[in-house]
Amino acid sequence: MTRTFSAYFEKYKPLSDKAKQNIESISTELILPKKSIVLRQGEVCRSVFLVLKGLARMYYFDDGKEVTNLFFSEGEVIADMESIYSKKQSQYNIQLIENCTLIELKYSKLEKLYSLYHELESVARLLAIECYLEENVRNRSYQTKSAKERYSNLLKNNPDLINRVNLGHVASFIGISQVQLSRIRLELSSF
Amino acid sequence: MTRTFSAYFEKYKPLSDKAKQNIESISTELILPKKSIVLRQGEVCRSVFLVLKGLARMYYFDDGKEVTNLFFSEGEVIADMESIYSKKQSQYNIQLIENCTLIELKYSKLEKLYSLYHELESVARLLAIECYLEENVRNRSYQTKSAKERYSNLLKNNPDLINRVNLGHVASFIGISQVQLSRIRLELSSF
DNA sequence: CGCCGAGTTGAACTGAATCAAGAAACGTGG
DNA sequence: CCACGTTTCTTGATTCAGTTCAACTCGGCG
Repeated sequence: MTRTFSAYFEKYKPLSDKAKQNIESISTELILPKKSIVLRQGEVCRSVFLVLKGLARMYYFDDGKEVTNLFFSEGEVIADMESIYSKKQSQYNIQLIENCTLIELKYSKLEKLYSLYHELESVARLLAIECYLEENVRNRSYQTKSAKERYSNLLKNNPDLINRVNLGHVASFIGISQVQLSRIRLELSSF
Repeated sequence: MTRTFSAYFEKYKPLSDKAKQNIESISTELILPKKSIVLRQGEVCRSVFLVLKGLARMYYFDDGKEVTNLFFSEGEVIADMESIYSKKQSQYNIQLIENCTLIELKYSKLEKLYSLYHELESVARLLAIECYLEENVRNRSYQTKSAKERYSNLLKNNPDLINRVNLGHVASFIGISQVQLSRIRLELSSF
């Protein structure tokens, strides 16, 4: 399991010892209870958080309803890339679904390291590409798959998520109503 | 309009003269007739192409049917990022919809420049983020918008596309049937 | 002239949303 | 540890959006 940002980054490319030391020196661990809001709509996202333990979700409001955009579980990094990148107010809320242990990195500090350590910027590029590809897969599934297929895929790729998150969040995540997801789940379980 | 890769990259960050020279020295212009295939499913994507003139589409087959994933018009860069990044066989075809003038850059050469010029790698990071954000917007529109709204948005953001591309391609791009798009278009035009 | 691909239109059908009501699970305070 | 209120989940009935299939129109082209 990924316990530090250095380790997280090094999954993509080795970093110099200096870079790693520098990253660790600006990391701070924090423990937060479930329901904590780590980013509020209207704020600018200024930190990224590596999840050591627990689960979070990012959501927005559409027509008064909460729509979950992303989940963040162990080994993943919580952030609103759009707000971080543009330095504009976030459209999203990020809330912890479970009690969490996180490692916080102030983005302003991380960004400085990008110019200091070329290899770190390189890792950041690869990370962005991976994010892009993931969104891409999701888009393809919207283009061609039914709700049932989208749910099956989620089950396959992320089997534990379903037990940790309530139905409504999963439903909006795959773009269907909670009622419909309940029926789909029934249908899939019945054999 | 963006006429060179240097100019394309410099929209994000200034590059050193050396880097620009180097980029230009590995760029080659090419003129190709409509219907040319610049990437075939099963090949590894080895080049990126800046579109100076014309239009291209990326598509794949789902259940025997063509599904268009992306369009590339003037000032944009044609590539299958997934295949380039993973160096695996592409799942996509990329075909020119119009006669095109392109600038080709062999990715293997470009990649070497990334390590040579830090600022170029930095630009590549920003580019990847922008791609990600774009896909993100698209995903949100699938989560919460009806087919009609998705089409209206496309019209608003890309008004000329509709006149340059046939209905079926646009329909699959926004994830609906061609028949349905025809009806939506009727409905929207009738006032 | 006849063909072909692209677009339109109609009819029947299906997947999914909505509304509403009830059941189950969950959390909190006493 | 129980009782209560709240949230989450299920289920049924109805409506609506979108698909599919098929027939037809239209414009361009060999």
